Amino acid sequence: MRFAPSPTGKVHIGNIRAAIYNWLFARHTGGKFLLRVEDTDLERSTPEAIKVLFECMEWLGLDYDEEVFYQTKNVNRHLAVVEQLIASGHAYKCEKTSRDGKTGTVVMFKMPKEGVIEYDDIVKGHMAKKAEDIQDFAIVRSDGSPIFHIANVVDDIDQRITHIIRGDDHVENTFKHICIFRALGAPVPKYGHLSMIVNQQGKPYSKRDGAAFVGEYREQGYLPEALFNYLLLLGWNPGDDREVLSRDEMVKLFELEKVHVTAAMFDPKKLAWMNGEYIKKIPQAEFKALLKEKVKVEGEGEEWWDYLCAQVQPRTKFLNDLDTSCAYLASEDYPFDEKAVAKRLQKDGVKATLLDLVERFAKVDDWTAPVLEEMVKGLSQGQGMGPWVHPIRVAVSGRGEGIGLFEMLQLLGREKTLARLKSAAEKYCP
RNA sequence: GGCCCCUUCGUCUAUCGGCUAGGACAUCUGGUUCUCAUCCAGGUAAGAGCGGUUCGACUCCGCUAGGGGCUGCCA
Repeated sequence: MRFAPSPTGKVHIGNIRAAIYNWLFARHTGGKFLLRVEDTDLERSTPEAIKVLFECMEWLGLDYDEEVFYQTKNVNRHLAVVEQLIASGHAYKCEKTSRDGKTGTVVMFKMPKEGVIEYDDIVKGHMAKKAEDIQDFAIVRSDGSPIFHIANVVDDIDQRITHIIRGDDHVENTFKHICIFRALGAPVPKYGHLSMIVNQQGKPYSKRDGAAFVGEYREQGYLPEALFNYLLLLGWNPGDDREVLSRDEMVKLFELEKVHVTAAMFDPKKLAWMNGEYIKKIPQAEFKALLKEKVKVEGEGEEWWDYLCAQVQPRTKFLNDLDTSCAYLASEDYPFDEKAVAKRLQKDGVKATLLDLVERFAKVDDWTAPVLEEMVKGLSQGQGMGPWVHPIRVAVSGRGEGIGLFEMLQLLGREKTLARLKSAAEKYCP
């Protein structure tokens, strides 16, 4: 199998899904998965664009067998094959005027004029088309460069590709390509065409629909495993209720025959959910290292970090949220959310409550979450701790939501808690 | 226009002639003696339409409607 993208500087999610399906099919069947860079568009195929492609592949754990195959290095072969086709009467030179008005000599592939071209698509089933419905098509431009159809087929022959898994937009090309394989006396590979990924409006997913490229998910703090898993589920399932699958399970269970024919709508919410599921799976030590990197707190011991991780990890959906959601831990100059301040602090009586708490908290010897909770519970006299809990939270963290309040206080320690309650009461309360 | 393909809850899907149509995300309700971006319990919600085959059709066939792809000296 092969993944044959043209490097344009970004990798589209629909494209990478094709790579994922190819990769899984190869790993499942024990075949080889090759990477071919279709870099014949010299303007867009820069070294940077190729680098981006490699980075995406690596990020998602899509490793490939054999060396990378660059299409530009095979141009002489493409042209030699074209000569062969002309000699055997399967292609001919012809004067043609292109859409933009250029006139020149191109080489056309001669389609059969009668009969039916058919093949069994691994995902779409039996496909057939009358030869007369397909026009002859160009395979060499007037500047002498080979066109996609011939380059693609010749490279597939040279790389000994047996299964071609690609996007739905290539189904019509398949009938043409089959004819080229036959004209060359080469075995026709098996084909499988993947449906498109569509946006919320049911239209093909384009860059206007927000994140259409793999790199954007990476930047937004998505885990590669989550994106991989989500994209896999968009058009395939193991046949039971399992959704979050390990890489090993995916390889074991994946079957191309079970891939769907219908277009799938991309649902960012489900991806977000899945990302949270994968964040929960991150080994504790690894998550701790990540957290330390994002949230700069000096002088706390491992125990403190472990305790924080236990609170934060299960609530995290995006790694990128970590620095803002934990900002109050890193600095005394933490930001205050306006809405939270208005709702919880700018109310009559709150100032008195907070200052009263400062006095009570000052007397607590054993500064731990359970002790603090007992204390506030005592104050609430069974009426609910809301009137205490909410103002405290906003005062010490600047936010209306976050980890458990008493755990938060324990993490902050007595000194910071008292200072923050006092200063927030002075600064924000009427 | 021509050719090809598709059509189950809002979304991703299960079902391969027996269905009280199942699950997940989202949403709603309740619980978890604080928030929810955790956890638990529950609810709302689907077979595009019309014919045919059949004891029986979401499943098979036909037509209609709707959607998509292709129709380049792009890939």
